[in-house]
Amino acid sequence: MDRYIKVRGMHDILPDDVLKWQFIEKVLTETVKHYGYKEIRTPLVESRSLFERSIGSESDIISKEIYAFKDRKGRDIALRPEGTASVVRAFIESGMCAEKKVFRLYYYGPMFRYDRPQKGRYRQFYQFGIELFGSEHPFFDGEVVTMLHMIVNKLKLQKYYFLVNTLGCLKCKNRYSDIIKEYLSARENYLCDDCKRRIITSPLRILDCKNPDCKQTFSGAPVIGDVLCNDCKEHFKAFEEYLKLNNVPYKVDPYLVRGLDYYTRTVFELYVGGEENAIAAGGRYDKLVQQLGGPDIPAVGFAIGMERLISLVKYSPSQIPFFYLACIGKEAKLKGAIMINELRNEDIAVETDYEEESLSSHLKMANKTGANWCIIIGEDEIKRKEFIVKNMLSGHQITIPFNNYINRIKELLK
RNA sequence: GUGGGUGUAGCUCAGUGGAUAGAGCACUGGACUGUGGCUCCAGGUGUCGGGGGUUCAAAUCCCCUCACCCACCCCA
Repeated sequence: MDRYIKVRGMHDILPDDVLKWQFIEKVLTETVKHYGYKEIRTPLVESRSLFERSIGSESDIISKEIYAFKDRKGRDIALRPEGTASVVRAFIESGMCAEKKVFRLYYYGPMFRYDRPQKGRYRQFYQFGIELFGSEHPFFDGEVVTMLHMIVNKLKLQKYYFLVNTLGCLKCKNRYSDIIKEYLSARENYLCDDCKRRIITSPLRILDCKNPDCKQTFSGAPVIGDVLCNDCKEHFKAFEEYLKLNNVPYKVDPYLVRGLDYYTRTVFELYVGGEENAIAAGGRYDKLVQQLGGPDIPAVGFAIGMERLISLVKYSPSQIPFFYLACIGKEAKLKGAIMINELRNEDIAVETDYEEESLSSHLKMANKTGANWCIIIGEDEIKRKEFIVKNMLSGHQITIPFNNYINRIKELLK
């Protein structure tokens, strides 16, 4: 019989690791709740076209990495490769978008991309993200980055910084895109094959290319800052001001563009500990709600890659103190069957093993499970109407009478 | 999609053509039938990833294949 192994790109989170995940999840959710964010839960499955329209059909995420298939009725559906599209869809569909106010939403869950797995990258991976709808004020851009900054501080991460840039509003972005297209068309022969194709499909992405020849080629090209309208310039300036006021460490990278088509104006990425990969990234998407059939509502958000974040966080798990119940003999086992549930009913953690027969093997088991105390009940104890509690660390033992024993046990926990 | 590395016991890994394939940890039993950890003794640890080939002889060399890891692309 062949053993089953996990499907490529999938991973288990085993019990010891779950404690770390839960710790980080708690830091994340509690932080964003203090900023006024409320959780939204959307399906893992959406219409394929939702992602095509939001992220962009030409993007790598859609063209190469989407988990898409037809269901039994022939509908084109896809596993979500990111969270924003679904949240925007729900924001519109639920009617939340009708109310004129700022909405702050957060989400958490698995995303799917058909990538080649490697360090910090999985086909099913977890993202924690936030979206803020209803204002294009640049201080909101600053606020979400500052919140991210607070999160990395709370998790005690070292050596981190933000890369920020602006792509301009839709007009500026398109104008700049045309300028780049024109500039690079004349120099097409110096570009890599991918970038030659991108001249037509997504010229801005060429700025992000790591190929040295491409870098050299566009190094003389105009930067976005040169062609922005006044509003966009002011927007970015105010955003930077907000970051400075809150001591957020950042660098402007005029070549920072994002792999998703929907971004406008502010974009940013968070790098930690000299890692190559960003652990969080986001930006503003002022026209996405409208593009997906909703009203003209601006928004800004980010997503954190959980696996990448978790690999950088130091955490030493602490277990709640608990008892191991050792019952020897039939009488004792019956007494123990009552006591163990009386204790658990008082929220006192107790483990036992019904199979073990000798005191020696019970104590071995208590030791193995890491119990703080072992409660010992044998025939002698039944006769004397009292039982033994052994401290597993010191070896010290005390006896406690069966009547009103709960309070004595509780004293040990203090 | 491209390139590189690695697959041997439950886990971490030795073993580069030669005998019945090894170590540590873990596991099971015993020394120790009412006191765990420590020590000592004994014991399974096995399709050497799978298939084919070369050879008197293959974990070892060759080919194919699969899986995992790393890097590129891209992304979080």
